[in-house]
Amino acid sequence: MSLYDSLNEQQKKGVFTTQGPVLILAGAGSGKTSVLTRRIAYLIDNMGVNSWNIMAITFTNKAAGEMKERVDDIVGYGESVWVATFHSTCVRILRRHIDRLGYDTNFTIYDTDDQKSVMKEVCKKLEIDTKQLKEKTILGAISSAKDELISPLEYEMSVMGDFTKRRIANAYKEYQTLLKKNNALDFDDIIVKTVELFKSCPDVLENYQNRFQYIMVDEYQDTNTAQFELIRLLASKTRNLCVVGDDDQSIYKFRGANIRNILDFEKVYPDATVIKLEQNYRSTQNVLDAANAVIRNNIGRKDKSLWTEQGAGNRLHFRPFDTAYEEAEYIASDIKRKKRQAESDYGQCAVLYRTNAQSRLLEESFIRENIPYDVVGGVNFYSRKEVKDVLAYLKTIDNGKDDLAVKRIINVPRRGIGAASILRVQEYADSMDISFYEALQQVDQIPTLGKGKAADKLKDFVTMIQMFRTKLQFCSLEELITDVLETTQYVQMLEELDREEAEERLQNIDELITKVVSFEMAREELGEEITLSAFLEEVALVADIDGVDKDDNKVLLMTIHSAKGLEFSQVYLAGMEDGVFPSYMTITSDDPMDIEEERRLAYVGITRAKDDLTISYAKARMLRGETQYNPVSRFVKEIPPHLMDNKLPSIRKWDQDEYETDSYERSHFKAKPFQTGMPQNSFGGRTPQQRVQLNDTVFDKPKNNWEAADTRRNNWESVSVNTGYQKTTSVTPTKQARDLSEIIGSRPKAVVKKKETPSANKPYIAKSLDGLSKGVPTTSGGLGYQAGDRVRHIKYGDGTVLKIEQDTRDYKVTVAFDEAGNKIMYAAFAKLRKI
DNA sequence: ACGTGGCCACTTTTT
DNA sequence: GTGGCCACGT
Repeated sequence: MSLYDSLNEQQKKGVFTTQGPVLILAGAGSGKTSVLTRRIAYLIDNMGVNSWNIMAITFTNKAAGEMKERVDDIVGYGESVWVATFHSTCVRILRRHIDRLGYDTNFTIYDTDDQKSVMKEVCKKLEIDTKQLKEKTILGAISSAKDELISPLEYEMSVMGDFTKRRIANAYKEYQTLLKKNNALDFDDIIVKTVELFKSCPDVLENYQNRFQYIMVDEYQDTNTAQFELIRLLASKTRNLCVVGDDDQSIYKFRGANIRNILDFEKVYPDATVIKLEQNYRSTQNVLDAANAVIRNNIGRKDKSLWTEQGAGNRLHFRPFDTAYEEAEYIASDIKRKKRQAESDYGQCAVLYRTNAQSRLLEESFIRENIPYDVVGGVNFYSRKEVKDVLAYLKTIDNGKDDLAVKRIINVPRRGIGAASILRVQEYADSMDISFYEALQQVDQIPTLGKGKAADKLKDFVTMIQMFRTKLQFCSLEELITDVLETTQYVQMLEELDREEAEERLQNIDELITKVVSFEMAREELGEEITLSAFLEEVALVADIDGVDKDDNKVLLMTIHSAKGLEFSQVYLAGMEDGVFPSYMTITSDDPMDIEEERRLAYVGITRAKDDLTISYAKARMLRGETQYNPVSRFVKEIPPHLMDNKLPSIRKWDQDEYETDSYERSHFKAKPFQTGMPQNSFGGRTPQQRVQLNDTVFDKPKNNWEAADTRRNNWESVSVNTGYQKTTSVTPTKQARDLSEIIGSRPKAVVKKKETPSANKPYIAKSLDGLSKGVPTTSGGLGYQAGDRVRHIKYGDGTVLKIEQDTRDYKVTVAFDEAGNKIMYAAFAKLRKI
């Protein structure tokens, strides 16, 4: 039996059509990775192609690694085939040739934080008021321009009259200048500069064209214009370009992905062979029917429909809840039930949601139920403060040209170098046209600094960095990091923080060291050189999903975006509410294409499920500190009711029954006034949050102790109301408010007349909305537990209360935890629950 | 030079 | 509910 017997006819066509342009439209779960890996095998084994001449491009390192492994399994040449992400491919090329563009080959890569810092400097220099035009906005515009391969010059030409765009054009130019000065590239530059290199150096391009004679691109629907151009250039000699993608799974428009790349592939390559893979090997027919029904509502897609030879399978499980809290509890308990009844193990379950913020409630439930889980994404590990600090030390040691890194750590931990000194050094560097670090090296030459204390401290810093550089010549990266932490007393600085925080940050540092060690080991195994630059580069290009290990047998929690390309036996789609998914942003957007992208995301989510799909919905949910009441997601309503298992209302009924509220706006205001949050005398001295009934709208001057603030945004999405205490509460104006204000022709100035004076001494027990904030504020009344009680902490687990003391502002509780040992904590923060 | 308190914005998704 | 930033005070 040959390698290819298990393939269906369409898949075989994909494998055997090796010459010329090929477009494979691969529906979700249609076995496209099998096709790609077998295609590589076929090229090598049957076509006599040298494995070295084959390139496969993916979007994540994880996908690249898996593909390599699978090729390796089949033909054993896995390592010699170039399988890599767009970004790592380009970085590898640039490391060899970017000097042709006037950069140094040991350039650094800037992440979004770094970009923001640079842009801040740019704005200062160009006197751009960042209140009017935010750094993020400018960076967004620049990023979009780069995705479209628009240079600063071209951008400037195209904007002519528009004042704001003109300023962006200037900022773009200045930003690039600054990056170059720092010998740095941002994410977009990695692609853009490679294209630039190929266009300006035909010899370099030809070199790579000769090398990559067969090119394959995975997840082609996610490519942007720059990436397409890159591929087009590389493939223009042999034209052996095979792209695989699914227009229905294009979910990265916000990142510049151009869906036209896949829709118009046949226009660019009229001789392209087009192959459709529609047979699905992943999911049950019920899941596929649901997915098909949803995606059918999009116009502007290539017509196709998934089918399977598997049976109908279980129906989808639709589970409505009153609150997000109950939703989370249900999901946790259901997973536990499946485990108990041996229906499925933890590792086969995944909970998917629209936004990272939704993971929190779920996590809390999982902790309560003792379910092992991993959250993918959220705040990237490498963007945590302490990790970035250590990396900045490494960057400074590796490449003194990275001003940003140097400035980040020059006074961390504190060594008495202040803003004034830094400014003087910078001025000198500017005047001499050298980097910040180079200026530091010649401190004695800086007239404004003289020979004072400041100069000595700067000198000490330089000596220390030089010492690390010397040391690096003969020690491992691990030793270097340890030495940096010790010499700088960084760890000591962290230990001075309060215990909980220190512990967490130290853990992150430990994890970083672990990553260094495993990097060194992996490199050693491959016989590759271990350099600091290589480590920093790898770190800059990791995605959250890259670190996920399927063998851990843990439930995975992640956004639907992160879940693309993955599959699970048991999938939970949580938070299926209009306003959450589709997000409020897309509902209110004037571009109808936005909702289509959101629908594709729903399609991706549904098609992750192999056996069971549970869709849940919460009537009330706390979002940004506000309770929102949302109707069921329109995408759920697009699923035919007969595919779902519970007593489902008919489609018609959706519009009137309890799952529906009359309109999105109205639904916000059914909340009665109530108070929640911490009592005033609790730690931190916060005032209670006021939730107000907005139906009593007034437009007069602010009344009583409600002081009105202006509307924050022109489109009146929210109005700030100062409660007369200190806390500003953000509320959303009623529909009436909008109408009325249109009539009187002004923006609502005050939308609240309700007067409620919270008495400072009166203890509040939160009237939490159906347990939305269960267990939050308990301090001043009674804690709900006393010395000797067994309590549960979200992080430390169970323990016994040893003593409770009245501190100046809060109760100080000492708990002996079974696992974590003794801890002293403030009651308001600890959120202990009696068990 | 450094710490603190108040004020604000943030939450859509990420290589 | 949180983190970043600025202004101010020591």
